Amino acid sequence: MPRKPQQPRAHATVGAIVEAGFISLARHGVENTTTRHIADIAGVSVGSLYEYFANKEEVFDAMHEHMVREVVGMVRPLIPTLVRMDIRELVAELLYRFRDLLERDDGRYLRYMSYAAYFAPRDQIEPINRLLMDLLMKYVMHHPRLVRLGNLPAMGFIMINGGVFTVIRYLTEPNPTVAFDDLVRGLGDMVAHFVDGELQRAGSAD
Amino acid sequence: MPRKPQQPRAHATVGAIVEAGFISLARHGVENTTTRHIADIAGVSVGSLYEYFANKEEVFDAMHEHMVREVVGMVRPLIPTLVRMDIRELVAELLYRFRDLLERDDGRYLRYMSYAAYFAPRDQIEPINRLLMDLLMKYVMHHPRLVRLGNLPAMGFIMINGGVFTVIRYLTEPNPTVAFDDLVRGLGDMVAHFVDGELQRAGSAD
DNA sequence: GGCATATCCGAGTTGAATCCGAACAATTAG
DNA sequence: CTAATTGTTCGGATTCAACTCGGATATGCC
Repeated sequence: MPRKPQQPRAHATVGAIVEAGFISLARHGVENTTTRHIADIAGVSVGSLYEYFANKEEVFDAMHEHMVREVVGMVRPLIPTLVRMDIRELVAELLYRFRDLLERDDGRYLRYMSYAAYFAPRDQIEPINRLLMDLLMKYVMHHPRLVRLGNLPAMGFIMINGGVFTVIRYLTEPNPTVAFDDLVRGLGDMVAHFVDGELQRAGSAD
Repeated sequence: MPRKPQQPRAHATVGAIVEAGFISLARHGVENTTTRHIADIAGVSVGSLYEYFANKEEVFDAMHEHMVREVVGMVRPLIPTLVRMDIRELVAELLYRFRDLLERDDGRYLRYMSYAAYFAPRDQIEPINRLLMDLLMKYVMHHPRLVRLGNLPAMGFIMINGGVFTVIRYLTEPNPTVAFDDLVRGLGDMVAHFVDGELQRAGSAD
């Protein structure tokens, strides 16, 4: 039964362990990330690690939470601005920011992200999905013509998942054959043309 | 150093181990899939497993190869037919077949795929990517108006990765909020509208 | 300072991955 | 057909990483 850190010293230990988790993962990959590695990098003993985490899995969970908080913290304040943008700009802004976040600290988060989908249970990714779905809904509200779009849940699912995974996969590609700019432009065009096409279809169906 | 099976009995053993891998994975998840489990399900001893596979990883590699062969074997013969279809039909046909394959044998392949999609080294997924890129190119050839589309590599990357991951993610969702039919229709619309939009843009730029 | 509590430590235990040498089966030479 | 050789299987022994535990050290409060 892991304990809650109470003194500042203990909080620092927990923080160091989580950070060490990212570092070890980026350095050795998941397979070769042992509790001993993590403890060593964090500068504490294995015993201390198990003082605050029931098992290795929980360290990953904590890393995940950290990452989610980071992403949400980045996107949420942008929402009011994003909502007023042209749809292509929105896609671009979001994707460039997302890339920058993932590539920070030598791709520490990116490396984790490419494993997370497998490790992390659904409900841990959920906050990000909800956030993006929320953004989508707010965007539609601010652009009344979009209210006519049908089946937003399905389209949201496609755009969010398709977008996120495509970018993660692109960034982990060792030597990409296309430029990131082209990818971003492509995704923007995709969404924009979809919207235009659907609106046209809805309009002619009146 | 693992050996190559030579006698039919040994081939059967190897086959049983690979199949047992899928079964164990579907039953217990990756975490709890041990070599002992796999050997037990296959009806052989651990020793035999290590006779043909250097380590557990290699069992997974073999499963991967099996899966890729399965997918390629399904898609390749369809290409001549797909290439003549309307683009929405093509997307639908491909996705329904893909789903059926993944859900065969109680989702044996799906379970593996959701693990492999993130973990498998690039070069192991490559054949599927190449196959789909090939399909895309052939499709463009058969529909000359599409030749005007710009930046096919980037769009191919988006459509292939976005499509595949979206579907895998959808199928592993415990209780999806949208119907698979809607997802398929959405993806079809996405691609179709994109094509129309781009052609329109290219046309007006003449 | 002295007590209570929080934190840290690392050798020891446990179990899964992997190795290995003997037993068993198939194939081949004579 | 028998013996020798080569292929196959087996399961106990070994190794290494996850995790535990009892004691040592640090912190905060009186």
